[in-house]
Amino acid sequence: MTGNTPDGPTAPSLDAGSRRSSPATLEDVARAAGVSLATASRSLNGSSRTVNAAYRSKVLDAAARLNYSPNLSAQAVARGSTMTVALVVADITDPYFSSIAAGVVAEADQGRLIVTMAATERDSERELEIVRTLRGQRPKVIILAGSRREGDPSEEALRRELEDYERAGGRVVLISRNELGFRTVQIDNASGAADLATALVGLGYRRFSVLTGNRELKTAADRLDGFTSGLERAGIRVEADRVVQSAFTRDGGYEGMRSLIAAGVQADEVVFAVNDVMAVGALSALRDAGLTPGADVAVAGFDDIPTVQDVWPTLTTVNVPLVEVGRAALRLALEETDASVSADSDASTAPGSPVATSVVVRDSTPRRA
Amino acid sequence: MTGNTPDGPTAPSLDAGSRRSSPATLEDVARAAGVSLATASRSLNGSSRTVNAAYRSKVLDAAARLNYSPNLSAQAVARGSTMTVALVVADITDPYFSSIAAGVVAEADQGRLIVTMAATERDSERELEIVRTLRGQRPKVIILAGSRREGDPSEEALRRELEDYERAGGRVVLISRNELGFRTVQIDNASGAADLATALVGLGYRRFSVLTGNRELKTAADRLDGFTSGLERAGIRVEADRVVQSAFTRDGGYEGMRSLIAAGVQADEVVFAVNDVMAVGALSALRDAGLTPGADVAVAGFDDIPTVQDVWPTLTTVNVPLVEVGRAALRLALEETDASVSADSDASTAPGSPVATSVVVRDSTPRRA
DNA sequence: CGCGATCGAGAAAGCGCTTGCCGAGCGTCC
DNA sequence: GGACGCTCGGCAAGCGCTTTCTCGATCGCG
Repeated sequence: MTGNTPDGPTAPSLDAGSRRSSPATLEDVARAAGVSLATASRSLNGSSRTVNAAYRSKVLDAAARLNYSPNLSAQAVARGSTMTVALVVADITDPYFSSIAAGVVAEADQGRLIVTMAATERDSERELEIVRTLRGQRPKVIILAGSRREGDPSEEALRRELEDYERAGGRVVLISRNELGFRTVQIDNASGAADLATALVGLGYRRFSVLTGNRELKTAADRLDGFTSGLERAGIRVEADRVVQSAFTRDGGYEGMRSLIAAGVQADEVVFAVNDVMAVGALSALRDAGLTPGADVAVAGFDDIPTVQDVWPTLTTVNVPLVEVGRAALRLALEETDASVSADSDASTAPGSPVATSVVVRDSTPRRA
Repeated sequence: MTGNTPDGPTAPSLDAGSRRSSPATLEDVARAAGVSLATASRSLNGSSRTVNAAYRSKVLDAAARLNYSPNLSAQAVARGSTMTVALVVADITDPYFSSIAAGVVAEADQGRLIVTMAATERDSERELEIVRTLRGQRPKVIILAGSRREGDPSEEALRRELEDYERAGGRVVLISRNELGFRTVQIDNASGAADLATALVGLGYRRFSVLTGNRELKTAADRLDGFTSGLERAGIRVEADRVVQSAFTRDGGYEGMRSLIAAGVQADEVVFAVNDVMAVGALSALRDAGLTPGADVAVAGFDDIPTVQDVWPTLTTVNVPLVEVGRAALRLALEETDASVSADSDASTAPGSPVATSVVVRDSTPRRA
């Protein structure tokens, strides 16, 4: 760049004049404080060794005066590890994921961690590619929030990639379902759905349809299975042609509901959509077909995303504490890395036990007379 | 030339055996390919200089074999600049922000950029603090998506911080409103609101109330001003006591609507909430009060977030292409940095002109007889 | 009062990568 | 056929930081 610059006596950088700009470096601080680089570094971060109070405050003063802020990349290189948490979601605009993201971000900045986001757009090839490029970041943690599909050909490659990553010292955390053999914030999809089934039977419903977003999606499958087995306990079976597959999205719910309507719906029936965004789409499909959700056909969802309290009728669903799930994911990742805070982990976030879900009955499933 | 293998005899890294873990470095690749570090670096990234095809492919092979992935932190240190885009939002769960975030993320990974997220929780102190800690990341771009308040005491500090950042080579982009003198993806809040007012008058409404989330919020103020001046063009004034302030959130909308109801609402009235989440809250407040939105009181919002198509009645609002706004923000930031792609920027994202908004009339504002 | 133990500042060696510069090899031009 | 470029590897000097190690100074203790 500027050549050799013996720097001391000549100080060539000053004559350049007014436009100097780059942020202060640790060396600037050390020089300004009249101490060595090592002492400056230790005063500002170095935990393992103490620094004489007088020196320390000289350094702190100088740092404040120069508005010094350590270059995180350089720290990462020197330390061999970053403060980055990588969050991989399917779709940021989906409230399910944005709630989780909010939790991760909230937890992260209590630990001075940086969170980076990437979106798979529900494409497992893209997910794999994202995880691959993530390696370059050398994140401390990778959190995978989306569910994977049954029999996905790239799953094995993903697992290997993640195993390599953990072998290099990283931590992987999965959300919802342990599909790959890593730490997981489990959401009890099956028993949540079973509880919902029980509650609906209790409300007097006897006919059931299911909007299952892509049955191959393991989360969707768990919810469907839980739901049907909950019904079985009451001696009720869901007819195969009343289980319709569609995309795991709002539009998927809309389309699925349309085909259900086309096949004929009954007034004593409840349609269970395996997630809330689909349920919300289903409500709209009903209305667009001239039906009144709740009265003509009951609807229930899963997740309890914020918006379901503002649709009409308000949606019966299974609450999942999504923001808390996001926080728990990060805590779980850091658990043994930090070697602290391990004692006070409350039951709801304990490594093994799944996050508790609870049925919330609202207006979309009125009690049958 | 492959015969000599100068490193053969010593090769100390191999005997370590099974537990080796850290990712391959460029040096590993260079050694495996039998070339120098420089050549390896240039083959894998170095743009300015060409590398003999034979060498190049040896390097590429070795890199693939070792599953090499360049350490981004080290690159950042060596190059003096990162590939990071920092996005600062008020609240990730708010669809307004998550839509913008989705746009930023989508645009980012077309440019191999990494996006990091932080949430201010609508607290300007926190915002300032976030921007300060962001400096450590040395991001290439900082995108500020939230609006600021009139007369905020920390605004000046924020501006200085951002100016320092730009002086150091960064790029700041604001969204919605140029409150601080940086590049901005402007959203035409005032004229969008004015158009909405005109449309509502056209539908036969003559009485208006406004739910303004914290009047000090400049975006809220612009929308209010635009709305009232649109009405003035039709010779209509909004009575001062029909403008209620509350939080810029769903709950704020709910509370605001409650107080409007308490003061008495009329059937020929439309309540304009300055954003959609507030409007959605208002709808719920109406229903909880036993009123039927649309029929008893009309409601309109602003932003056209996805959910407003699924509430009932569907919400009349002003469309803002939020995802596109996010993309445009990043493009705008990179514009002169990249020194390319500058020609084909379509009109909607041209630096100066605000993003186009358009009124969308739905069921929440039926035509008055 | 002397000697080992302790403390803590500073020099310096990295961390993984980029890039300015040198110089070997080769083509080209008159 | 000789001088003059060019092209392109490789050396080595960084980038901003951490951390080991060295070593002088200080302290405690008998």
